[in-house]
Amino acid sequence: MTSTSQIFDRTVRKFETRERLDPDDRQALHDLPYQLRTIDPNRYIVREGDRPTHSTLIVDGLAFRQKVTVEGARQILSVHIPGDFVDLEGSLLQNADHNVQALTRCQVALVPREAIVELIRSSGKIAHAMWIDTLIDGSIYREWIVNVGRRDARAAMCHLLCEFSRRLEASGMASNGGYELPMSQEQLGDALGITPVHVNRVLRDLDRDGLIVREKRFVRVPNWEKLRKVGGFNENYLHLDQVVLHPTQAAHA
Amino acid sequence: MTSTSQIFDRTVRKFETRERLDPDDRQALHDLPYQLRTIDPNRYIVREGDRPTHSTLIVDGLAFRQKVTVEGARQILSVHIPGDFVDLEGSLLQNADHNVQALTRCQVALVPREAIVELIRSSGKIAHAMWIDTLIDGSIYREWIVNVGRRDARAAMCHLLCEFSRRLEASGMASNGGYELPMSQEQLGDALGITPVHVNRVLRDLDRDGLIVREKRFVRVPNWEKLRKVGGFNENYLHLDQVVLHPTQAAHA
DNA sequence: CGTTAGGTTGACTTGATTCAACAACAGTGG
DNA sequence: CCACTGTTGTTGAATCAAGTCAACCTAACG
Repeated sequence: MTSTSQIFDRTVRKFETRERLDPDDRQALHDLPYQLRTIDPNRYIVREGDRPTHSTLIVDGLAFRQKVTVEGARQILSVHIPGDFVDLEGSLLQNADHNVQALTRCQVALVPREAIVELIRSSGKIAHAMWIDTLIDGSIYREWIVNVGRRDARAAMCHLLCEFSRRLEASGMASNGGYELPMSQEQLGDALGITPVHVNRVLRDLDRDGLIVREKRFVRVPNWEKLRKVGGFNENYLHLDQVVLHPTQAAHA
Repeated sequence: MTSTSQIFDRTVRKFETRERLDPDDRQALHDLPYQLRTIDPNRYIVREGDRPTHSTLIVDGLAFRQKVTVEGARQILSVHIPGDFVDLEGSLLQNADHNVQALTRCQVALVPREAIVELIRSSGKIAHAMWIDTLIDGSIYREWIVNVGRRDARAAMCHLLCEFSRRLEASGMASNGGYELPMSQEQLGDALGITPVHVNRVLRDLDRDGLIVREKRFVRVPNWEKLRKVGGFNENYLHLDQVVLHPTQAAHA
């Protein structure tokens, strides 16, 4: 136990699955300066157009990315869990091109932009692990394009429920008995590109057909295989098992 | 003129706008080993599940990413232009999670995976430039989620036409008089998540309303501002002006 | 010069939206 | 303690955007 806090533990553990870090790298992560902040549900963490002065790490709670059309329709783009930096883009690109909001009450660590930039400059391995993170984010975006573009509401909902189940499970936030889905039906609609009224009907039908069991916002999946099939869900795109060899090792593999 | 070929010129130029490269970096890019290949329209460049042995650089022509649902519906995820590596993911993640096909006849350079991995390992600046590329790809994916999720077919089509116009223009493949859109109506439908029949009707209406003028697949935009407005298009997400300072400079900025 | 891929249009159907009403529930303040 | 208020969830009826099916047209090409 060499570090002073557990704020970055989840992030370090995640990065370890991407790239074997040196002790120096781990220490550099743990030594990042930060400021803790608690953010209420729906409060903005990043706003479109911002030139952020810090990167935000989710320590506890969930957050989501969204974009609003000129007509005022909101589209949710992704959901993020503890250990995720939600605006690395902000440290590397010029301006935020979308918004990030807290989904549940969040505890976040604000890390100054310069500290992130310096960390990336000084450690190729951490930069590499972060890069892989953005590649996986990209992969999830691609699957969401398919979900809103080519699946009907019923299949898309099943797919979304499968994705949440697997991701929350993988990070220890869900048992196979089910999980707490902390989204309103309006938010679910914004994630799927449909109206909240239709979300309601789709959930009702899934419940009626025995694909899910709802208790408030807690979702149980009695038959995973059935849900998986209706949603056309294949978890490859989540790259949950992602382990990359060191470049030098990979070159010899 | 120190290099032996112009294969990597576009890529070098693109990376220069992301990160000021050293002469060594430029040379390392130009010295990459490669094999040229010509690929006919619709032929696969990458297949889902592949563990690719090389990365593919588009030298000439256009390519697109796509994914097919279990029901057999195809969703196009992005379109790529000369200078783009279309499967860097393949060198960094375990398996390809989607397909890449040639849109037009393509000339591509196949670069061995180990050469890419070694390049990334040896040059932090090139890795950084590539990372920024994947961040921009992510930004474009996000906008596509909005496009298929929250815009009706008419607006989505205008938005897509605006995106192509700006990207092709930025890479010198379109004048402001218009551009060649080398996609069938079926492919346009697959990009927007609608049927080819509906694409046809939407294009007919846009033409009738004077938003576009079609001559075969050549598209002229008589009134850019009108098209931009109907599509709700804001080019920020393309990050066309992306210029990032060196980390050390950025830290002092 | 027949074959094929892509484009076009009409008639009909359907999945999802809209609008509107109401129920359940939590938080707030008198 | 209950009335008031706002948010979320629920349902029915009417409407609409997009899909389906099917016919036909055109241009490219071996």
